[in-house]
Amino acid sequence: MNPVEILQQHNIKKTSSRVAILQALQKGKLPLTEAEIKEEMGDLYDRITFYRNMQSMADVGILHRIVVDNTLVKYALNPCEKEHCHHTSHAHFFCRKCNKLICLEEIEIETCLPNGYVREEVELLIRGVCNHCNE
Amino acid sequence: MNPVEILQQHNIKKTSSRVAILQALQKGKLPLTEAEIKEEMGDLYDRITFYRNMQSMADVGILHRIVVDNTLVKYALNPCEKEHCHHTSHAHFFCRKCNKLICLEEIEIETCLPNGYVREEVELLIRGVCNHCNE
DNA sequence: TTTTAATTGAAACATTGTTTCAATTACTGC
DNA sequence: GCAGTAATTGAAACAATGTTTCAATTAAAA
Repeated sequence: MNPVEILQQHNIKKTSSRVAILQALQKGKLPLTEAEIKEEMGDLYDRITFYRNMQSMADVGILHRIVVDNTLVKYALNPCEKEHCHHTSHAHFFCRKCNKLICLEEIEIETCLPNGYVREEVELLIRGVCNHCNE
Repeated sequence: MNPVEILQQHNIKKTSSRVAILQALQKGKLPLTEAEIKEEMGDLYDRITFYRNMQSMADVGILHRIVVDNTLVKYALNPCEKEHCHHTSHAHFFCRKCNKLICLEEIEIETCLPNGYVREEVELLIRGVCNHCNE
């Protein structure tokens, strides 16, 4: 689905800045950092607008933030095509050698919580070395 | 075990700043933020020293950082008494109402990774509402 | 085309974390 | 207890990340 359609489907305005962000993410395939997206956006990048757009697009479920580390944030498109399909669990693998992050497909995460605790969202981050870096 | 013993056991120098940090964490029971630890430390707190101590104490395995969110970091004492016992998996529950974080005891996390990927560490964060906030 | 509400970009600010370097402190052996 | 050594501290300056306010602009609906 192209960026314009994605924005329309989620009922938020189609602006050049948002379209450029989505194009960068689609082109990159993997989750990207702000710096990587900026690189792709060229002139269309503005720092303040960027943060606001990432916020608004995350709010409507177009993408999500992955905090690998408090100084390393990546952004990933949500795979789900359906409107209002908010994922409640995310699993990712982070390679400490090449710093690439990959989304793992729907791992079922069993969690046993103390009484009275209500689970709403789950984030799983596996750190290690990916197949390319693991000679 | 008291702060001084912890430092000695891990072979790093016993300084008033480190002792105060460990006291604050022991007193707090739950993982704390920098602000909460600072509050407890009073005059002994210095921002730069704090970051360095958290780094060095994490390096030797006394405590670990939990990044709840790119603007919310908590620090937790490692439960393990044995020297060089580095945990490779952590599971936590974060309550979005009271912002408290609890460490979940050794949940076994099964992960199925693509071929060639090597898992080194796992972090699991469950978000939701705790029993106190869930009227 | 006009109206309206959302979005943008500038400026200024707040928070979080790091680096360098000289001064100080903690531990070792005596 | 005392001297020597290495780790640690705190100051200053910096860098990165994220937010707020506000007027100007733009997208979408009537």
